[in-house]
Amino acid sequence: MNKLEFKAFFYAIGDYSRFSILSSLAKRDLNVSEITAMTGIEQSNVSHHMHCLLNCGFVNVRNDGNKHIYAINPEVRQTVDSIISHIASYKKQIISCDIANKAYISKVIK
Amino acid sequence: MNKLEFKAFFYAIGDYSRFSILSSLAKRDLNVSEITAMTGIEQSNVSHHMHCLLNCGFVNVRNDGNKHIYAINPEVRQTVDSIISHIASYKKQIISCDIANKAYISKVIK
DNA sequence: TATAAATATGATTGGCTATTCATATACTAT
DNA sequence: ATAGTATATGAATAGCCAATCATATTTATA
Repeated sequence: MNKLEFKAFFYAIGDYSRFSILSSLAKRDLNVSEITAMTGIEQSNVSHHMHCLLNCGFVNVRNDGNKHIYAINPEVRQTVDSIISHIASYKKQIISCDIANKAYISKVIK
Repeated sequence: MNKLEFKAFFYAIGDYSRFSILSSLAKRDLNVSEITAMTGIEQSNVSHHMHCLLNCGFVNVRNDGNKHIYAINPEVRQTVDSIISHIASYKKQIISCDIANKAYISKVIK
């Protein structure tokens, strides 16, 4: 594995908004409005993320009138599921992990 | 899965330097000098990364004289292996993924 | 054709963090 | 003790990128 592959993979999947979108799409195909409603991410922001996910081949799109319906790539669905279970098994340690959480926690506390 | 867990997980494992260190540790236990030699990452930088990985429970450490020998957490070894194979299967798509690669590629080209 | 609805695009900005540099600490050996 | 080796710590900087805002494009409907 080289740095290029690694960077691209984690860039695409390692963002919480994009991962949330992929998790939603793992359940069923969705158009942009539905993604916006389910994730709470603002419309234009969703579009930016879809552009990225589409460009990376993580999702596919088909048009139904003026709605753009996105579907997750089956391989990616598997990866998403796998990461979810990895995080679940890693959960125990996360409480003690102040470095990784520092930034996020400080935000939440504010 | 919540945002906190996700962020912490990807913070720790989603950095190429830290992932490289974990990959090296997946082969065998290593002290800091050895990690520096194997990865090419500068000593103080390695120390910073080890502090993070240790804090997150991704690695453990034992002392042998003035050498600090780091060992990967078995669960994490499995996660690392799994991610490597996910990236391998994702490799096909990566060529067409200009968004994720833009920053990195533009650096390499310069 | 005018209005509305759905989605995309482009530019900007603020926050996060990996790296670097300088230095400190800890242990070893002579 | 003192010099050398190994590792850690703290502060500062520079680059990256998600989110936002404003606006454009496309399709539907009246």
